[in-house]
Amino acid sequence: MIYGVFFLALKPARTRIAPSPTGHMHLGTARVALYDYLLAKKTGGQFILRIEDTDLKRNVPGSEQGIFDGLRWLGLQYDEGPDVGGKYGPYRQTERREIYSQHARILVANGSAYPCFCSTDQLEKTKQEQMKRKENPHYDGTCRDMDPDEAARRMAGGQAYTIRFRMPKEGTTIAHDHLRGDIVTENKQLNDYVLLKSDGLPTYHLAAIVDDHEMEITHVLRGSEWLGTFPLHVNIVRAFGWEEPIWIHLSVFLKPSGKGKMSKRETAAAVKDGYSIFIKDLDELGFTPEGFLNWSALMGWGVAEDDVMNLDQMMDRFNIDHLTSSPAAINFQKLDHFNATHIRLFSTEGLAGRIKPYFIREGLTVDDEVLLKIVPLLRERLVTLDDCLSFGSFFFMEDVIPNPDDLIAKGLDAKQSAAIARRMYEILLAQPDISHESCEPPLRIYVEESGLSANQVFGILRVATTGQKVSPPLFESMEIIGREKCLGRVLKAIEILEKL
RNA sequence: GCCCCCAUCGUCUAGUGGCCCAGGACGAAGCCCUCUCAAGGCUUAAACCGGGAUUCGAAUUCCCGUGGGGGCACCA
Repeated sequence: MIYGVFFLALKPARTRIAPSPTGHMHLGTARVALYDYLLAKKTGGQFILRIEDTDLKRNVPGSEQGIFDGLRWLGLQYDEGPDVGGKYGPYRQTERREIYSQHARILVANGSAYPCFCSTDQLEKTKQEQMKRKENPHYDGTCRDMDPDEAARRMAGGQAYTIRFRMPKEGTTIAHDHLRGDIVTENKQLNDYVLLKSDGLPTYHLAAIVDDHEMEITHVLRGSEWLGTFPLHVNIVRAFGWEEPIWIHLSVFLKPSGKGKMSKRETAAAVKDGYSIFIKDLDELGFTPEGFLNWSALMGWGVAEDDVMNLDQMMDRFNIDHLTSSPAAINFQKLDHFNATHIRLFSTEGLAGRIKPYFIREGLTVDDEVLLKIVPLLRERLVTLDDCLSFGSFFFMEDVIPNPDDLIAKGLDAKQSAAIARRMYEILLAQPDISHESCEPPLRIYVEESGLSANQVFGILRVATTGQKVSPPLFESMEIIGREKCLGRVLKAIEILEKL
């Protein structure tokens, strides 16, 4: 038994993320992809991207590219996929038509499926009647027992048809989910679902099952919205006589209030607050792949402690047995926390590289030497990367324009503040350089002598040199700004104060 | 309406019959540190949905409620 578990753990897993290119890639897809990636990499297996584009009407141009880009941005590089190839391709379902119709024919031949000639109008009509009679809407079975010869005749005659799965009418289906155990469903609850549409393309039910088998997927991780058709899928696998993968139905995400799923409105509201569930928005909002991944990993995966992890650490610790099945409310404050925590973990060079684009996007000219010097000052202050702007833009500006009111120290007036500024100017001028080692001690002595608080005195200097009331540590900042600029800015501040 | 899933602090979770008067993290409150803002350190408040049953013993097993979520397409 012990050995069995041991070998099971080592068996390479093949996992896949199978999104439909119908819109922007979002949190839910990213989390499944993460778990897929972790499981595959941990076991030395492969992580695959498959595009499920069989609903031609819903496909959105550009959305497939968004999936490629999103996965790469997250650092979840797939081993096989439409744009990277692989020996189980093609990886786009619309390019696999022939495979599905072949398999549909196999099911028809072995009696597990049958052609259906009912029109959508007819179907809609019976549905309405069933609802009127307060029955559950279901396919009424008109073509289920049609004579095969007649069916063949109609098909030959060019009549449009679909292929439906022949669900057992009696007994129960036991489907096993790794997290939830056996899920028992009475077969009479199940419908004769369409497998192959009249346009010749498969529905999800056929396509996913066939592809997972053909691509030798060992673990199917998907959202719990598939639980309803889970028994169907299990029946299809069995009708083919195939071995089932390990099924894992993950929990769904609830909106922050915990009541229901994220709607369009909440999604838009989140962006207004500086958050998003769309991967494409994350970079602009200042989130890092590390922070985002860590955050999303922990909604649905329980770790006892030490919850800050990078991809490698997640891989070490990941285990499908620790996945949770209850719905999780999205908590953006926690996203902030993980983002800030990972930012603090970045190296100076690493963080410099991450924040530079934000300064540039703002139209600032970035001196790399200065950038490297300010990173240690900014690091523990950033929640999102774009916070570097409010904390560090002034380092790259020729001049700062302080708000005159901000130059006046608390409890004092403009005249008094000007006098203090002048005195500080004299002290700074007398120092050999602008280093914090040279400047801080004499200014501390001055604070002592003046009977004022450090807060009051240094506050004036902060606003004068940085142009803002909140900044990284004053003396270290001044050192980076440089002697000439600092002295000039103090002089200018005195001027402003004296005019008030 | 029918079917399925889920149920521990406000939130994410640990917990697989005694180690639990329930642990961690976010958030909150307080204190310390402090030139602002942070970061950091320390501390506090905060939960086993309800009711039965099994058991010497239940957050953990079973049943019934209740609440929440998902599904009932020629969409995925």
